[in-house]
Amino acid sequence: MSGTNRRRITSKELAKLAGVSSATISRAFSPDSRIGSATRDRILAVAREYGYQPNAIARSLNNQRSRLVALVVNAIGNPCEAEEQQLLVHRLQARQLLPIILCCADHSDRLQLMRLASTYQVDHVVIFSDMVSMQDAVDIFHTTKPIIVSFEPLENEDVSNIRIDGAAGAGEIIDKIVADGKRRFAYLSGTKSSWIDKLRRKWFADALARHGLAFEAEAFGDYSYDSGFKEAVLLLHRSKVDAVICGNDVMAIGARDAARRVLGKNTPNDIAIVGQDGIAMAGWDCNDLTTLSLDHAAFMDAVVEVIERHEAGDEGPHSITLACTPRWGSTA
Amino acid sequence: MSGTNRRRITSKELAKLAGVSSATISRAFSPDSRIGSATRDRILAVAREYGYQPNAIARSLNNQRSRLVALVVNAIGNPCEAEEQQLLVHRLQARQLLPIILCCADHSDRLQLMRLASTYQVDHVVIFSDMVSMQDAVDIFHTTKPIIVSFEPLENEDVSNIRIDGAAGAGEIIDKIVADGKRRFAYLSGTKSSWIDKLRRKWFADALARHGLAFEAEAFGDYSYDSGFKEAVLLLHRSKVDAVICGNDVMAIGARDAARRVLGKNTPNDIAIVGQDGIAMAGWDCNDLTTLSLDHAAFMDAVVEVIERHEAGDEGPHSITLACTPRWGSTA
DNA sequence: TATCGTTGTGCAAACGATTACACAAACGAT
DNA sequence: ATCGTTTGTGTAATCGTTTGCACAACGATA
Repeated sequence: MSGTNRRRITSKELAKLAGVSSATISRAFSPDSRIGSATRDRILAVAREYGYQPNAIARSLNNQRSRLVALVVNAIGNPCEAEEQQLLVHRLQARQLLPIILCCADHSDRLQLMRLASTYQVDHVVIFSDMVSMQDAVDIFHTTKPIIVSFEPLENEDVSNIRIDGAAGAGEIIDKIVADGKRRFAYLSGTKSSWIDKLRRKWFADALARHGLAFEAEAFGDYSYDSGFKEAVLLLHRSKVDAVICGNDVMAIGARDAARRVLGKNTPNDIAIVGQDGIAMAGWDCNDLTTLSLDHAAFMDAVVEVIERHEAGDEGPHSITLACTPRWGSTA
Repeated sequence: MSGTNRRRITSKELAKLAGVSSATISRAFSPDSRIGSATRDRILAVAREYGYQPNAIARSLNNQRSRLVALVVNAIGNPCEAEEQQLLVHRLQARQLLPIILCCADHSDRLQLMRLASTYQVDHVVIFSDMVSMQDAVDIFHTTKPIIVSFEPLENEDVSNIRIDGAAGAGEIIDKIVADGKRRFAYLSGTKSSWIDKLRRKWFADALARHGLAFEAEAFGDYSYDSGFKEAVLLLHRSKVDAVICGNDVMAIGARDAARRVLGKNTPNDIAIVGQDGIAMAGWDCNDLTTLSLDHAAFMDAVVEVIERHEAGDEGPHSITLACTPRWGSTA
């Protein structure tokens, strides 16, 4: 209520005002500590009056616990990541944990950024980016066991992680497309050097192999609509494929647009197009994408579960695997 | 390099290892402080060897500057906000400022969350949500002058802010639609109680008034695709409008889909549909939306400029206004 | 009434940095 | 050789909490 008071009042000052010691102030704000309930009520009243709140920085220094969580991500603007991050941020906040977002395109900047965040003594680190090697993560956050949310093969078995298995779902999708008469498949990758992308491709390649088929063409984009569009144009000009599996939903939408607009081919009759992620947009009427979809809420529940186990002192490593399921749309 | 060492080494310990005092350690890490360059080099070498980095929490406590920035947003998942946040996060990180995201749907939770963040002594607060009253922001962050990025009329003149003016752009868009022969307009609001939404509506209403026209119908959604779709269906069933101005791009896409799918009306001949924001998706071939667009990069540049002035000690208040310009698509 | 928990509070030492002040050494100028 | 200045380093206080320890007051028990 102090309006535009510049400086924040400290526990020592509040102690003087309430006629107690600063230790007692502290106890008034700690749920289970020996303090008379009358004293606590009085202190809380005075605190409210003067707008006092314990300084979390000082508290963190003393406690050795900051209640900060670093989230290392590739991009916020990408819908899939944005949807997941939104879910995770809500779950963290409900637990009084504050998320610090580390978002960086460039590799060396990213490491710098991770080092910076590690100096803030974050309690947890969640790494969504497979652009970060596990070893770097462990080195930089050596006091905080990170949680890796990605698909890199674990060369370091001491790190908690959450993985996704889309083999079965990819199989279902390929079965249907083959049943629909398509035989000539292309894979439109999200990135050239990503483990996630290689793994996702393998799910589909294995499914194709069971039909005695293989990818006839490949292209690489960057998970963006524009790259999906552009690479699809090139791809469809140079090879006569009738089915394109894309690295994510946004690229699939780009590829669908390219096929329709530039090549005059419509889904699913002329060409089948498949996305991956299962973002909300995939279900919009204008897209209605067939996609290998992940339950993002369950995914983030898993992340939080690992965090809670770490908080409880059980540092694992914990490993959770979630399955992807097809979302059937009109593009394949 | 210490691998999986549990505890982090402190400056005092490093001091012992390097044969200096902890004050000297501190000086080695402060760019312009009196220290022999030989000593500094030696300390930095030893520090690297033992993986020492100054503890930012302790540093913040002493400095009274945390280099944390609170970002209060409505949603991360919404593409417009996600795109802006991405740009802002990059700009902050380039200045060694770490963003803490506060994202909350519920109002009382949001205030709680802001109070929590304020205990972390954030250096700056950027409020993107017009669901937060300016007075609440000022009360909660009374030691940190917040920056309001929204459109609420400023009853408190002491707050820096960035505003958007779309009056001219809305005029251009309305002029064109009227020139195309449309006369019956509807406004599909983003939210019922939002200042931003009222202001945006006014830009278009004023432009219509100059043609002697007014909105014939109104509906309220929640900025989501689904609400755009659903409200458009209801709206177009109960009134024969031939142009719909939407609160944002995502709703416009929903309305366009509804018109096409449910009513069988196509843009722009049967009906004109206009969005607002100018998100990347508006430019995708499948959407190609006519929209009142904002230069998000310039917008975030403005935010950062105000932050830099605050950092330089000039707390203003500063006020920057940016104009919106039309993006011409095939929907209107 | 003497004794023994229990309860509530204060004192003071952490937590890990930064920085004003003091001081010694080194240096240049006279 | 002496003085003044600059340079580099250490000492100790500080930032705002939390918490182990000590202790007084209190009611319950024997």
